[in-house]
Amino acid sequence: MKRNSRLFLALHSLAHMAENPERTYTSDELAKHICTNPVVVRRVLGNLRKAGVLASKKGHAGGWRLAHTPETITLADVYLALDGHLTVYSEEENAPACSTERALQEKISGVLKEIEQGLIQKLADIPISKVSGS
Amino acid sequence: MKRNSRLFLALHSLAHMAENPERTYTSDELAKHICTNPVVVRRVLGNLRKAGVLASKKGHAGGWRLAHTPETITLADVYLALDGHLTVYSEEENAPACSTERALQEKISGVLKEIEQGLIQKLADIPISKVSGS
DNA sequence: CTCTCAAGTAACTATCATAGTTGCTTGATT
DNA sequence: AATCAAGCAACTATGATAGTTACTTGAGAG
Repeated sequence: MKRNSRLFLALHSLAHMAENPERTYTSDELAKHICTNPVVVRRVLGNLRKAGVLASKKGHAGGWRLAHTPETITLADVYLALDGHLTVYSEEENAPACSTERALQEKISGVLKEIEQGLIQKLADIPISKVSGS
Repeated sequence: MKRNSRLFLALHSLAHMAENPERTYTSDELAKHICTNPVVVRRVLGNLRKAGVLASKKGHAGGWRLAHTPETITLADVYLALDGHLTVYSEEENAPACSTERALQEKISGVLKEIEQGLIQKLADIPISKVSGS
């Protein structure tokens, strides 16, 4: 794989599952497609499970599948599940010297957060079917 | 400072300069505001210089200043100067097994690029004065 | 009931991006 | 000539994360 490719791994997995929502996919199977390790797959997809996007089942005939229909899953769900904050707001860190510096930092953080919110809204309009074969 | 804070450092510096576009700011001065090292400041701002956003001058009374008026500099300029690609498109890496896998990867990359383009367009509407005091 | 399969998890290593640092060179002003 | 500040190269330290191993948990198949 490559660095910081959790988003890629997630989208890749979801794309496969969206093409065949009935059957289950094992982490081993998915790992081979993405050329990585089953544990890494489980680690990333675990976040999507917590977010209610995926469901997993142990044991025989176990594996992963979408928690609901592909149309109802958007890239925003994936983005938020991985909480990959592109906007690095420092938050509770090295209190700046003077108060004007503090105000400036908060202003910058505020703008970055606005931008991220806008991005998330856009992602919410893109169903994962957009990245699958369909 | 903190991790991946190049964007933060850049915006912080620009905000200061936007408030006083005439005078020059030394990397030493900026570094103190941001609680970091002058060399780090020069390293980051160097990208902005290459992008034509900032101008620097050596020697006595040297330092940094905006290359043009604050209103004409947008967050898109900063983002592109730092080329911080949030969207991780693997590109020329581990050729996937079968061609359907390759097609899928390209589809995902394509969608991510679209998203980034949309983001950049949005950033282009935000002048740096938005993050400065004004 | 036992076997097998697959997720869940913990712990560790390896890799890599990058912030930080030192020391030097280049160039401009006084 | 002296001083100041950017430019730059080389190195270290840190931290995030992909990869790996080994184990536990739980669910069906026989």
